[in-house]
Amino acid sequence: MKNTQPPRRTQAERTRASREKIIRSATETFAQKGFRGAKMADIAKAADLTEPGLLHHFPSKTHLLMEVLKERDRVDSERMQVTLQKNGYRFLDAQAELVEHNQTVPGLVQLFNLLVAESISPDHPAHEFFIERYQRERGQCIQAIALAQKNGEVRSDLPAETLVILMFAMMDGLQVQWLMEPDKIDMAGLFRVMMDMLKGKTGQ
Amino acid sequence: MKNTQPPRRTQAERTRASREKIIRSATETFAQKGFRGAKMADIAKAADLTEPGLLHHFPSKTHLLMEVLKERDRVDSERMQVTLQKNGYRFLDAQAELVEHNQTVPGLVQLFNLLVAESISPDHPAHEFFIERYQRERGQCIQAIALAQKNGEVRSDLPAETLVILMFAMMDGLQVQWLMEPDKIDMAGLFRVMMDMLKGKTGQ
DNA sequence: CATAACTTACCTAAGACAAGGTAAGTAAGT
DNA sequence: ACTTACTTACCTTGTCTTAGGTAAGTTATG
Repeated sequence: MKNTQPPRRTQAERTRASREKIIRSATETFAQKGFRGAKMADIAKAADLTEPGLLHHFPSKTHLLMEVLKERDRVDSERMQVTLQKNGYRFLDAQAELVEHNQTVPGLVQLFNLLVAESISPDHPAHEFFIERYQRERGQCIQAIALAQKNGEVRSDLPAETLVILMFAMMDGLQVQWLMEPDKIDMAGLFRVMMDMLKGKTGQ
Repeated sequence: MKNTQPPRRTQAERTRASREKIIRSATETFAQKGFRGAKMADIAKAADLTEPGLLHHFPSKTHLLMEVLKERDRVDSERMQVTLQKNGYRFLDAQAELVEHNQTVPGLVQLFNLLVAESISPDHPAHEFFIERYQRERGQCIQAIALAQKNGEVRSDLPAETLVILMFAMMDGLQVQWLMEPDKIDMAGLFRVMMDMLKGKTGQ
């Protein structure tokens, strides 16, 4: 009677599965409570582990947070590539679609929204991470928008840098109101209104 | 030799002075660390008190936070009245001046920015406070903007409600980037660009 | 290919130290 | 005499982390 073999897996498999499960529950918990509010015990329990079991895979809470963030950035940038292609490399349209997608993952939106706010303190573990992230993203988008301006897809009376800052600001700001009252705020629709303004349409 | 009389004050004065000092240091600490990250000990020390000394004036950390927020709202709404008047009740211009003023008080901007993000969690002590606050503010602004639309000061191709949401979103979103890199982001200038868009000027 | 030596993935127990809050008392003001 | 503004000492709880051990999986060797 050797019923003892349902999870007969190789070590590498177990490790990968565990780490994935931890990242998933850490993502959720950080999203709901932020870094400071999240407890290792909660994350561990959600991953069916004890606290030390969790710490075997990630040596500290800070390490865990950074892994969560890096993983998200990896996934998101892949998604962006695909979205860009799908929209014929029209940058503003791709961004609008990103916002639409964000509406399906409120947890992740909240994760970044809260962590960005927390991380403005210089002693926050993700402080550097987010500053670099904004700089990088803005840099890339400026290029894309300058190109779109040349093609006449985007209004040219304002510098690309300005447009990028405004676009990100609108994205972040709409997220706040949407997270507070998801049913009241049509985040993607409102973002498209802004994108239209940046394209040069006034309607007036 | 009765040198012992520098702080010879009446009880009412001492109480008021103490409470003010506490509110001030609590505001700073909450701004830097958020509600969960702020420690009563830090706040107490910054107010030259022991922890129980602080708790004599505010019975709990949560009470203290709520007092801080209410106090801020009181001061800010007074300021808004004055600003509105000064701008001949042109609503968008008054908002732009508010953003300009905000650039002189980064601590307070960070306070609200961080607490709003934290408070999206339903179990946060300020959860209701901020939801009500956004609803109230939006309600008031919709009226003001609808009026401005009738006067031709603001574009009329979009409903007032949309414009209000976009305006607040831009305000919140610019704050994030400005807090991260104050020297790089001209928050007030960029906000005026947005206000111009909402007035109907395209420049294109 | 079998078994010893090692590594990995955990667990229980407990340390270490915050952090919010209470109890009880003192000194000053009314 | 009574209230107010505190203080010191302390309690409780929570939270990240370490110590030390067990059992399963992996590699090296005879």
